[in-house]
Amino acid sequence: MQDDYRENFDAIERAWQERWRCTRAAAAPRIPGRRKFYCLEMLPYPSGRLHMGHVRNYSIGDAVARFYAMRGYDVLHPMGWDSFGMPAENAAIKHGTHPARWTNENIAAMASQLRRLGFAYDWEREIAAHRPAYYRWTQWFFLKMLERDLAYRSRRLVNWCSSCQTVLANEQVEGGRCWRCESEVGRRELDQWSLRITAYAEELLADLASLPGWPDKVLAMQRNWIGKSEGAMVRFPIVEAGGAPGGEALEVFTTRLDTIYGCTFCVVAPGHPILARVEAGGRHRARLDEFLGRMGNREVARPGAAPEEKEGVDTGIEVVNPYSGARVPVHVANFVVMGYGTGAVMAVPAHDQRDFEYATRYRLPIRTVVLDERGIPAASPPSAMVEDGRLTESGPYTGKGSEEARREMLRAGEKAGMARPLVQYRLLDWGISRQRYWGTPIPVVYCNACGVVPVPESDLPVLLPEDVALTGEGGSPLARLASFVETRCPRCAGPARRETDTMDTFVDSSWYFYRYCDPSNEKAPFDPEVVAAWFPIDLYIGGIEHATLHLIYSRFFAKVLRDLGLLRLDEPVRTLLCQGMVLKGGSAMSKSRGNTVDPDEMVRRFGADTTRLFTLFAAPPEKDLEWNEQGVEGCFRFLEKTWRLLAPRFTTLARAPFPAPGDGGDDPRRAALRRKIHQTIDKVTVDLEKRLHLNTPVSALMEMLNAMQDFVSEFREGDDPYLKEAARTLALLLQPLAPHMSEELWSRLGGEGSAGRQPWPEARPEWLREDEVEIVVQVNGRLRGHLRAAVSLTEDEAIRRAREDARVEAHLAGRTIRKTIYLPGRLLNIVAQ
RNA sequence: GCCGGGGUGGCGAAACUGGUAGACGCAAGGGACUUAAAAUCCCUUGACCCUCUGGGUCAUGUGGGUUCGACUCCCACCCCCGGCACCA
Repeated sequence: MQDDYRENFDAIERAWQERWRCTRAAAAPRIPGRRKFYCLEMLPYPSGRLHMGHVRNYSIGDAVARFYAMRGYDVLHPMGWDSFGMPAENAAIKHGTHPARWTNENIAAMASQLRRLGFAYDWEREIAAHRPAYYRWTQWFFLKMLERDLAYRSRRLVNWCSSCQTVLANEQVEGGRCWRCESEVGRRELDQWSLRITAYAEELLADLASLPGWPDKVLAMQRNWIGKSEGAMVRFPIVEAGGAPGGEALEVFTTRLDTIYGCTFCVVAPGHPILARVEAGGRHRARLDEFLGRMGNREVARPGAAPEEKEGVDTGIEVVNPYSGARVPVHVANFVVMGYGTGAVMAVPAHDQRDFEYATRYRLPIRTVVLDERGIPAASPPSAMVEDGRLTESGPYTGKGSEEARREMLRAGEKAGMARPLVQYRLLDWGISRQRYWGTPIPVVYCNACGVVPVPESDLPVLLPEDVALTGEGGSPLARLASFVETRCPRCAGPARRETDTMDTFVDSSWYFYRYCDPSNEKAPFDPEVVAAWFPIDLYIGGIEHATLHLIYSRFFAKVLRDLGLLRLDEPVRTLLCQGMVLKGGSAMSKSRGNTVDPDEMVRRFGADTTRLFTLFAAPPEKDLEWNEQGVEGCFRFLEKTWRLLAPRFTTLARAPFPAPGDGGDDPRRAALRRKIHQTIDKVTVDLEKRLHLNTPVSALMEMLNAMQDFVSEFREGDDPYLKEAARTLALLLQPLAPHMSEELWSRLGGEGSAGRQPWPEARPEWLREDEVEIVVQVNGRLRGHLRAAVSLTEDEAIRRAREDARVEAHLAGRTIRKTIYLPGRLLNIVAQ
């Protein structure tokens, strides 16, 4: 049965996918002068199977890409693979396969799933991070950064995930846990490579203002993450054994220099170098050691740890407040972290909540130095007075406002050499060394004679060796491979050792979208001219989880590439769309929860069009989407109804002529149908182009189909051309949302070529305009009646007509009309009292 | 605590620059077709009330305000979700 969609959808979809595969154009270059649209979805990690989150992400992107193609844009819509990373290595350890094999098989499987969903990607531009032709350039960028001192090696305290056996960047620690495996993250001191993202901190922050197309949420998260604070670095000279201040000082960072006269002690983090001064065997030493011992491993900063009760001990060290001259004790306590500022703070209990709590607990003096605007000391347990105000008991600054005092105190402090202005960021440099195998090798060697030597560009790529033993025992697998490690120094030809750490995979994904523009360039990562023609990315779609990961790294890379002369813009992404999660039973789909829905099964039961349609229809893109199988059936029914209505008429409609543009106006049914067609075109176009709403276009098409059904239910001689016009329009409007149905309808209705290559239909103003409209009649703003009239109806005439309505008149009874508000063609409001 | 986003029927949602609140879909109820079921088609469906082929009142988290008119703008508050967090 040809008119049974249920029997036919699979064959229809497969046939079109086959045709798309054969007819796909060779990687199209930009045509100068034409408008371009770069539509990009975040590239997936090749885990082996698509999940519904992918399907949703790509359905949104594909709809937009197909729409812009029909609107006459040159569209770039590529796909690739973020194919380095730990899961491949873990799978290899577990199953005894090689990560490369596992990865390549997964890519093949997922690519075929993507094809079965009918996504229109330009596969000739496909890239994969693990292919040498790609990671060669990842290494090249690293060398360029090394040249510019944007990559450096240092011994630093790093986040260590013992389960993943590797270092994590700060961005990869979430609430003290590993972003991938959720195990608790420890700290280790290691030599590792970092990228100097902090060199761009100010610009990364400032340029957020130039991204109106980004969600406020992401802008806020990045602003937060960069965490700029302006303040002062102040030197507190250390009192030496003899009792006089010596040359050495404790440096503290403060944003509240105005409160410094209220500093009654200082606090350093456990692990602060000043603690070495506490004499062995002294009474302070014993208590200090007891305290540090109790802190256990946590003698160093733990980003993301939950606040706990303030606890600390007096170190016996004293420092001098350079402003007031007061001698204050130095404590070590658990609420100061080593990873921010200098790991030391001046404590002003009257005006800082943490200091207040600590001082209260240990009965340390609390000195009020800022009064509120009424001149009242406002610190009262359990809270410190943390607002700005007017200074008191602050020597020459008494009586000044906080703001002014900060300025003047800083100026004076600078002159005296005891303070200097400092802008502090929360953002830290990006540690990229990973002690794992399946990643881009870091292209440097260590020579006994020459030290750290970059691998010459001409020797790139440093190939990742294949014959490696993956045991999962820890330590970098490459380090155990002599044939890789042992090499010659490129500078002196003497014996040297290769770096055996690999790069964080976020390095790979920080520049991939440029490579799509010029995917097979062997001389450079890309031709700047070609990239300039396609950039910026017009729409970038992905999950919010990358707000302070990929999306901040990519912005950093863009700025570096710009400074290398490869890029002509400051920001790579114009509009960012963060799609919501796909939920089932109220929570995110996950294997561990057992609430996943398999895309393949959906495609088998309902087809790609239905699966895609549902992910677009069920919720606006940025909201979470609750998977609802009955909703899926609803979308299937829509396609089924479309098919049932048109399939029996394919031959007739294919042969029928189109109505002339002005025809049908004299027949209310035909006029209504044509009006609906053009209103639908208008609605779908505006929603796709201006609002990026994808649920309402689906509704609009459902409404249009309902109108077509009504039209057919009273079908008359000579109606064919009108139905044909509606059906052909429906076929085209469906292209972004349900492309297979779109193509099938188009060809069965006698359309030439592919529906996807047709120009997008245009709403004709003469059919959008309704000659006779319904005008709402209100009395005192409340709906009391309607009248059908021409748009040109005058206000007086409208009032006269409205008052013919008994209902309106009843509400006016006994009242005087004060005024009327008339919106021609819309509404009449009679205000009466 | 700070920052961001939200609170609309039984549910997912819609309402463009303030102008008919609830489009579209799901679910539910009733009916037609059928021996029956499925499928399909038609009707009803925010709540309450009345003198019930009609009409009224209330209703978009709560309380105020602006306006002829407020889901939409302003003020205050409550709740939910997300992010950050001893950041000095």
